[in-house]
Amino acid sequence: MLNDEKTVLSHECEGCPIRHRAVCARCESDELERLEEIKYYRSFEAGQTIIWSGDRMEFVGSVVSGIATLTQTMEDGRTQMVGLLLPSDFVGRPGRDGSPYDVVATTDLVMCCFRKRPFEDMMSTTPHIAHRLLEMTLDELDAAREWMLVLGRKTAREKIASLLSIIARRDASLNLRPTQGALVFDLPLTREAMADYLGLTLETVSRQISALKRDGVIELEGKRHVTVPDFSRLLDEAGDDNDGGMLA
Amino acid sequence: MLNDEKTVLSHECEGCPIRHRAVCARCESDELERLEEIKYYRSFEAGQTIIWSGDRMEFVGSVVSGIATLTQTMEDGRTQMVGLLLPSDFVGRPGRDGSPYDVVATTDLVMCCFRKRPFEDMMSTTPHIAHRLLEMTLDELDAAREWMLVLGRKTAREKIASLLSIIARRDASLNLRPTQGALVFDLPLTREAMADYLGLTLETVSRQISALKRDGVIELEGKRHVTVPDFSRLLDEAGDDNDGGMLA
DNA sequence: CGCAGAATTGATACATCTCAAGCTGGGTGG
DNA sequence: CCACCCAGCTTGAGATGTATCAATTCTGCG
Repeated sequence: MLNDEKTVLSHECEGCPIRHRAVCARCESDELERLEEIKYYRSFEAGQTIIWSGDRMEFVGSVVSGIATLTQTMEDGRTQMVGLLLPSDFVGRPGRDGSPYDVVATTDLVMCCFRKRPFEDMMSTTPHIAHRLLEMTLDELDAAREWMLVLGRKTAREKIASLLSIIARRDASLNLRPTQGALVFDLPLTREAMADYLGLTLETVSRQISALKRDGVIELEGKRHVTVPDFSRLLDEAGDDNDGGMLA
Repeated sequence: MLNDEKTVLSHECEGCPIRHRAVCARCESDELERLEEIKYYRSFEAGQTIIWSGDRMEFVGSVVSGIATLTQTMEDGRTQMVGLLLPSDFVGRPGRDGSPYDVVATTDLVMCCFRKRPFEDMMSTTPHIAHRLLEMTLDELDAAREWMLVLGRKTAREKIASLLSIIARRDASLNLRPTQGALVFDLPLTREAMADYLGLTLETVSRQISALKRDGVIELEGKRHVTVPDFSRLLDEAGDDNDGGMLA
């Protein structure tokens, strides 16, 4: 599996854009120093597979910039996205060798990698890391369960609205813009990837996006640039409780 | 919220049926002693709600016997089950006050509860507990993602077969019977609960179970007692990779 | 015995899928 | 510079799986 990714020289953890959200968020400076010894950066190009399902993983790490997806595929080709990895999200599972999913970069992407074995050793001696990882895993579990409601019970239109509102919210939270009034963001996914996330076909995704545009819930400039004039309207369409929830 | 559950006197942890699988699995005997100081048992009757969505939780704990479900409900009544809790599974989220889901006992059930605050204190001082909880949470995350594939991409027939194979597997693993040849177990869920788990209607569940019976994939005695003459046939119907996987 | 909750079965409606045709925009090579 | 090409996307028409509505049939239990 020779990839053509470039290996980048180490940067300092101070000043890292995900310093306060990633698995290292709670670390003290001496702990950061130990982490810096076992970390390295790797870049991936859009479309490149970071880890193949079933493959042995020699590292774990955090997404620094860019977006990746976790997908599961059945023998006959049906695929389901089971996770969307944004900057600060953690990749890999300490204590297990293989990944059960494909991890694919959907945009150009930079990861902060830790060699697996040393990281596992650090986890058992550094409660700050283990604790933060537990917290992040619990959050992911909540998100996965939230998504089960979307997949199991929502209509195609509600599914699209749900996905848009999640992307809008995470984008706003990352860039520290308020989740209120008009929102603008770029879709990081193709129609097909959206379909794989939502358990739909790409045609249905396309039709529902057109319908939301026609109904004035969203505005499109090109295929990817989205404006949401009224976020609470979008939440309504998603069928979510809309008790004025701002970003988490 | 006065429930009519009975509070049962403390038992010893040694000899506990879930001793080796629950959150306390890795504890040494001195750690168990500390746990015994903050633990108590509670019984719930079939149908009783253990925790209401949004309610403050004053405890966390483990299912000792019986079965519970985690469900999410939309305003208009659509509901989706997002978790099935079997003996040894953990209930509650350290570090968060409210539950995002309803937790409901579907059979008579006994829980080993820990007062929340003391448990959280113990977690930060007892790496064995925190580590085991992380491990269990990662397993649940994998299970939730597996389920996303079922909800998003499988047909009704495949969904039923998937649910049956999961119940059969967990039942066999709990009772240490081999996952091979004929399997016999009782369905712990009503048709409606199965529908809520699978993102179907109860009528569709009923029809597909009848179809599987007609095709000889399963045999039924009454509504709940299931015999699976050939487990690998069932896995086939579920659309899973059937590379001879035994129980985990 | 007869009732009530759970399950089955039937007929029809409808949301989404499937198959197919055409559109769009950005990159490339003649 | 234009024509072409191609991946990504849109739109249409018809097929199909599951939901919906409605009527029975089970099953356990007071």
